[in-house]
Amino acid sequence: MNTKKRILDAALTLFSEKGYANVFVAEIAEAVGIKAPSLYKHYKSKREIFNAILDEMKKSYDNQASSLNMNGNDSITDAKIFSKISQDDLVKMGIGLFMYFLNDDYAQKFRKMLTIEQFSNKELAELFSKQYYDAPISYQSAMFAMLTANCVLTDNNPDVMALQFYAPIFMILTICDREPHRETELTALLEKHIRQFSKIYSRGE
Amino acid sequence: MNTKKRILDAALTLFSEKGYANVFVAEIAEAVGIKAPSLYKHYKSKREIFNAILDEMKKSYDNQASSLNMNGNDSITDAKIFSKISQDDLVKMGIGLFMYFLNDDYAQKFRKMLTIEQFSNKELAELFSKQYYDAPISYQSAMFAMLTANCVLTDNNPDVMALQFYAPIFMILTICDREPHRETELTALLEKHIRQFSKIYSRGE
DNA sequence: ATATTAAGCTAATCCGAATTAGCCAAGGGA
DNA sequence: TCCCTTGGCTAATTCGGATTAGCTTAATAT
Repeated sequence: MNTKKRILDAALTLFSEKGYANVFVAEIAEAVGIKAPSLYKHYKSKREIFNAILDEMKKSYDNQASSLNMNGNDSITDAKIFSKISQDDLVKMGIGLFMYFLNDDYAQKFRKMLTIEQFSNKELAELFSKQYYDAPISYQSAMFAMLTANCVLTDNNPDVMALQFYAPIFMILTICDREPHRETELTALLEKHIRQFSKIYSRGE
Repeated sequence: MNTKKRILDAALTLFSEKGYANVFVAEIAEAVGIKAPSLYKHYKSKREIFNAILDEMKKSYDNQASSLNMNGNDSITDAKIFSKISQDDLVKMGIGLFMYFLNDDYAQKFRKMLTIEQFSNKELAELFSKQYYDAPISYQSAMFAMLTANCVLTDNNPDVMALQFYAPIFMILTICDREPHRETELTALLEKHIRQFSKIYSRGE
């Protein structure tokens, strides 16, 4: 019944592993447990499956964006929660962000598929940059600006701080996507990064 | 005469734009100025062209690695050159590193092709990580360790410093690959990053 | 000078993978 | 009960793109 949905899931999994062009319609069908021609009862073409995944992706974008807020609070306009952020809070937030993105099945597959397909058209390129650069940076920049205003951090350009905080996290994430066996090693490095970042930028009392 | 080489160049260009699977042998041939069947006088198959590119890549790896050293000196074991590095030197080095990687035709195409193909087999995954993570990090880590030993920088884990220095550079690089029109904006950000990095880690006199 | 090789071409061939045709069973509403 | 839709199947069909066959010319070497 939700075959239509199951097709999308199977296709996303395969596309994220091998890229659109290297996946056969028959493989998708097999993963779903049906034969290739039956797929066409649900989607007009292979391309339409891809587009449906993209649509889903764009819809879920807002979800993902808001889930960047690891505190369960809905908005960073509530400055109070940041006024006394500790180093451990920051570590928790960074690792949480990382672990969510790394292990969430959907998030991981989206990311890998976008990575593979990012050069194939402009829309995908923009989506990639927005999702994995602009959005997180803008969120974190706002956060650091607030922490700076509240005298938790020393006074520095918050965009740059966001970049320096986030880029290492994202880089480690992409290495784990590529070479999952390095996860342990890299998670340890990630924690060191966040602690050092926090130490460096904290205002001494 | 050097048709063989010209085929590799044309193929690399196309693979880096669209990925192996989306490039037709006929396109490669056309880019070279011959017909598809003539390609087979030079390479046994499309796959063999790809492999030849890879081989070249691996050979040129050492070149690229050593060109990371932007100073024209051959080795970082010569600690003296780093003993009195200034902020401007670091900016120059960072921007130089960035500009080289961004604008060098060969380097850019390799990077884009590897990005697209990184999940298609283990060898490519390893090559990617080595070339764009392990090698630069290890080089820069050594550099920062030296600067720390020479009391130019405050005492911190050099691996983490290298990560914090390099990850933003690489992230900006990949955005420029994807959306070249953002180059100006992002180069400015890059410079701010390096200056702030330098300021933060410098030992006050 | 002639034989041989290199490197190009056009015209097949081949093959694999997407898609279509057309049949069938199950369910559910008139 | 009977029709009609849904979603599956097998067996074509199609088609595009990689590869091969076989010819031709130009250079090179003996």
